[in-house]
Amino acid sequence: MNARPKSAATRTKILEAALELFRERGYEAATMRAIAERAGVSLGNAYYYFGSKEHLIQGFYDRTHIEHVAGVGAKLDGLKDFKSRLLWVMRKKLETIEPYHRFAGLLFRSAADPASPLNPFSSESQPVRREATELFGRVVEGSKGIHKDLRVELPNLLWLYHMGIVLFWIHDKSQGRWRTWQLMERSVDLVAKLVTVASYSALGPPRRAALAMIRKLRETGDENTKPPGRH
Amino acid sequence: MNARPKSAATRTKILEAALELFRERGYEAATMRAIAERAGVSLGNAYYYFGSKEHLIQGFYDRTHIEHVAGVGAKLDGLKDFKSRLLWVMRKKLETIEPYHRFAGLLFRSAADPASPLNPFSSESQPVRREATELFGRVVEGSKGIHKDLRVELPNLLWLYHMGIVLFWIHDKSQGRWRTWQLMERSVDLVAKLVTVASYSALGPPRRAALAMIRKLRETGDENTKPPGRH
DNA sequence: GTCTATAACCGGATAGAC
DNA sequence: GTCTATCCGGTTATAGAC
Repeated sequence: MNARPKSAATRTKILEAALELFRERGYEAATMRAIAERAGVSLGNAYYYFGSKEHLIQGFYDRTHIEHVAGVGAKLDGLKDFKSRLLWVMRKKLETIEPYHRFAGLLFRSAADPASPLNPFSSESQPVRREATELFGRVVEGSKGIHKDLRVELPNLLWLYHMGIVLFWIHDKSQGRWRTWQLMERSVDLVAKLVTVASYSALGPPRRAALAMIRKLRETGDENTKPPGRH
Repeated sequence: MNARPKSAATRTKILEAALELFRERGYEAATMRAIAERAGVSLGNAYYYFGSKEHLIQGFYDRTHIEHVAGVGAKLDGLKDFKSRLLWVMRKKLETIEPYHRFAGLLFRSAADPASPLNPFSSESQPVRREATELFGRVVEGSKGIHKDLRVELPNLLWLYHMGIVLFWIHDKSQGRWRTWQLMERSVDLVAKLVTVASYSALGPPRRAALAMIRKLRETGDENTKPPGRH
């Protein structure tokens, strides 16, 4: 966050050490003391750069997202239909996170806690989520045959869908995570079919009703909202 | 877990004290030391009964589930169509958990952690989950017009659906949780319609395909399974 | 004002005596 | 089954160096 090169270098060193230790020992066993030691800084200094151990995880999110985008690369532009575009992005996602499976559960454990900065719905994680959603935006943009109204909300829905797959992956104990792969491929197929059906122009009213509900879903973050008054 | 009355009494005292303090101060602020003190036992003794602070939460799950079932009561038997049955059960759910909203986030935070005993997919929480699923089983049993194949898997799907609503509720900061109520009512409607459509006998093949995928989903708990060999 | 270090604090968890 | 004493690791307070 600081522009000075020295500061940035120290920050990187600490994050680097943390990710290494998470990989080697898992999240719990990687103590802040050990992380600081490996980074060659004092414990207090590590806390100067990262407000808490959980904040180190934000670094993990950022990093895997960058790797994911790099993995997706330019090939996405060559794919023209929705299904193969989504499939490609999801494949790359699973490949990117695979090395972290051992401790991913612990990393994601705060996802359900509204008070945690890691919660994907929290303001602190907004930047990563927005970028991740944009990737799904690219999937939609380059696809044909999707109804205009659907295009607005679809990236958010696909982000949510991908979180569901990741959640399954976290719990997946099968060899090489083959169950997750299977589920992903089948569900991508299903999603693509749903999108096709939902795009039929004859389905205007139910589509609008469903989209209205989905829009509501996204508004949860807004605080203290009052119910609509009676007329 | 112990049959002796003395043991059971101490156990209850500790759980009681814990739930009180959770309510008063929230999960984090209710220290094990304070819980032990209020229960009139030593810290070590509290740990004799509950392996960890998280294990106390299991007690919370159990308790709210019992309250939920009591709230649903006999009235469920009087309702005949699927939609009103599901609506009734979901309403009672939201009413039951409402008093715990303040600290519910912290209670549910471990839900995403495969290593946690609180994870609803873990073996330790199996009994509660099974009982909760059975409640949705009752919803399905008493309803007409649902295809036979669907009846097997539907209780599990409804349990999952209800977990989604609870997740939304956790993050809901609107007054009186009206957003959750609105979402619940609209989505119950949607679910009911989906079940109706999915029950059309003309839809045999796609229904079977979807159910096959869903069955796969449930098998994640099984450890170290190998991918199906090639033929 | 930016960075780094040392020394405590606090609370979850465990060991071992009774 | 119950206690006391202790450990361990996340976090904070604070002092001082650049």
